[in-house]
Amino acid sequence: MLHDEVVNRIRAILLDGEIPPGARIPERELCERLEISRTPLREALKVLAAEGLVQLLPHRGSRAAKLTDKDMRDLFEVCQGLEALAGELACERISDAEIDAIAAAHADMVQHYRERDLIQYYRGNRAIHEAIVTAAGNPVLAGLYASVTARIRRARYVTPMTAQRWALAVKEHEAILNALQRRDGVGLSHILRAHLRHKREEVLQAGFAETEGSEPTLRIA
Amino acid sequence: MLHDEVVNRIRAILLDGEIPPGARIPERELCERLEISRTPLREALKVLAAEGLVQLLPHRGSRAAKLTDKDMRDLFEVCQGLEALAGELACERISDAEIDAIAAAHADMVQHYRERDLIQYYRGNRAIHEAIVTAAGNPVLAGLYASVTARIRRARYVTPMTAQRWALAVKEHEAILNALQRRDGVGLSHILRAHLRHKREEVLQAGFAETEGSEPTLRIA
DNA sequence: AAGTTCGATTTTGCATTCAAATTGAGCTCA
DNA sequence: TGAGCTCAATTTGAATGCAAAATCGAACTT
Repeated sequence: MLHDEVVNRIRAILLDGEIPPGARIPERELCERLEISRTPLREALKVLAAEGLVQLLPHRGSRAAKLTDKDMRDLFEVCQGLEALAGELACERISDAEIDAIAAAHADMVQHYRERDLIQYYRGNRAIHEAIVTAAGNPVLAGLYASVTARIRRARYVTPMTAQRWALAVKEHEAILNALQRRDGVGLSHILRAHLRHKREEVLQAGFAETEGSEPTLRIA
Repeated sequence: MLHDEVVNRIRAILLDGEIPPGARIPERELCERLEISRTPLREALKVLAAEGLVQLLPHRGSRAAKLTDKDMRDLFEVCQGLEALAGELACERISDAEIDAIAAAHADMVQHYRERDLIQYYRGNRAIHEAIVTAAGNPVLAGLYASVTARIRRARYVTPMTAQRWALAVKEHEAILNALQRRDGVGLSHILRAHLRHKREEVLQAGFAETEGSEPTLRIA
């Protein structure tokens, strides 16, 4: 198995919450499961620690990182900045075909909203945000975005929404699509910021921070 | 020696250009120099590869990463976004004492400008940009900023400037300080963006990308 | 003389091994 | 009873060993 693949498998295990935030990462067990020895496993853990997904405690092993309220706020704040930038750049560079694809994804997502299928809604939602970042045509930006969103994925895409908030989110997404179609970079960046600010408020209000004893049990499907 | 320390030492070696972009990283030699074995060295190299400073070639070892023109453009673009965000946040959160400290650093830098001491000027310049990011009070942002700026440090702080461009940069820095003192977040973010855009143009014009010349690219028949 | 092929050498990537640190069970003693 | 101590067992972090891959160079072919 390739190094990057090891990193990705462990990342997936952490993002799925299979090893919940704060839990010790059982080296031996993971080694057996991935059929590798401790050396490449530990290399992967150091990489994930640098990414912020794993916390290394000297001589005490590694744990799945826990996010405090402050961490969550900081991450959302940066995510806002990155998406706003991506939106602006995307408007300069996106092709008509890409816009059409996003419009289709949007229609799809709205359909899931009508059916009140939250899981599928979130899946489509995420695809749209990622498509915008991709359309920005900046791999460095895409990389940082991936790393930041990975850390807040569970909070962002698992938090349940009130009917009201959900309706607002859909409205915002219509504005997002509209701005993209008009290639209004400044407008898009503002909408994206507001959209994420609302999401952040939602998440923090839901008390999704991962520091207190009981853990949220919802999983990404 | 602690893991992070190993990473930092190697990072410093790369940033100093002691191992120039594109050059092979001699494992054995570095091991002897740092007085560690290959295991912790290789862990550090994987981390630096994830950061983008090192390029890993399967079964062919690691090289100091080279930046293409496109990489440089992308990195500056993201840096603009991060600094703009930092500027906005800093204006909301910065204390009077922090502003005073930056004002002092600014005066210092201007003095170096008057003396045409480019090295000291750049040192002060960097301190100011970093102080603004710190004042944003967002460690996640600070971390990403550090990682992005590390990769363009040599280009950003080594490129020689024409008298004209230097004068413009100083003018821009006056505007930066002014916006900070007025706590004009939006204004500051615009100035920072323009400032970095100019720097990027300068760097790209100077042909600072690290791809041409020394190293032939691999060709596969 | 240029290019190709084959084999020795070096280097890489991973498994294993080993010392040091931590944990935890059992014991002592107030 | 329970707080503190002791020492074995586990776990971590790093060095070493080993197989596979790549590189280098000499011999060979054309």
